[in-house]
Amino acid sequence: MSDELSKMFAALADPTRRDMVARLAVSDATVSQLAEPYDVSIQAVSKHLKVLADAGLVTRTREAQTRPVHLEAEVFDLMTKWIERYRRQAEERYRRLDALLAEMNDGPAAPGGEDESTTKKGKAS
Amino acid sequence: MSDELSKMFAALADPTRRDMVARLAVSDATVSQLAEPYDVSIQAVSKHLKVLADAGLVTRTREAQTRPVHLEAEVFDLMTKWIERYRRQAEERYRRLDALLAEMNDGPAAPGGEDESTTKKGKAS
DNA sequence: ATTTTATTCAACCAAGGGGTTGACAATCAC
DNA sequence: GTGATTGTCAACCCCTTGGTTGAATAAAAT
Repeated sequence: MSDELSKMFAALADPTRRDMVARLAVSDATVSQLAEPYDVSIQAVSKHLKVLADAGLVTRTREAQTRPVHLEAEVFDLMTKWIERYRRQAEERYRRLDALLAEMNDGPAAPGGEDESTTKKGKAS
Repeated sequence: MSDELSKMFAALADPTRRDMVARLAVSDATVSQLAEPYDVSIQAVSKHLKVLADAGLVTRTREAQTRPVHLEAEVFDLMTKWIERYRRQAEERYRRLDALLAEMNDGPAAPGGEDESTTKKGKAS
């Protein structure tokens, strides 16, 4: 599970951690500030923050005896880029299939040498 | 972990499942076709597909004795929307902090009652 | 120097995840 | 029907995870 993307997705798979991210988007916060709304120990919250930090989603600095947590908004792009890439790819494929079907309905003539992968199964990568 | 978003993120936290999604973006595929590149049993792949299906990321239909798997590209939006919302929110906050700092540099006049949380520290990457 | 505050570390536990193998179900091909 | 193909279900293992409590660290306050 060592790769960055896996760690990021895993980090956001937990509702408590997602809520923390949502709150950190508003402002930085210390561990105890973050822990306050949840009905778990401070240690549990600290663990959650470690997960987020290991995923690169937040950074923690020292300031007096408190540890302000900061959301690293930029790195979220890694996830959206990954998702968007394949979503778009799938939709493009769907769009072409649609066009092919429309063409078959309009004029069922000899369909030239269309993209074969859309007409049958097509091997995966 | 029952909510949709948690299931989706958890589903994509596994590299094998992400690879499956990547391949399904190219074309639908049966379970054994999907299993072929991986060095695990068909049952393990079937489990992975169940996770993806439970998350709503793929659908499975019956066709003869085979089970074609189809990527549901649209639902990916749920994740990107969530991510983008908080990323933008955090960046907006950062942008305003920047403006405030610039203003303080330009004219260190009476700083009114600004948002206290933004005056504390503020640190970039 | 001692105590208080804020946080992490360590050890533990119950639950869940990903892998396995073996048995079952459903459909096609004889 | 019988047999082969394709996939799921069930039981089990081991490892990770989210939670706990208790001890340790670090800086502030006294």
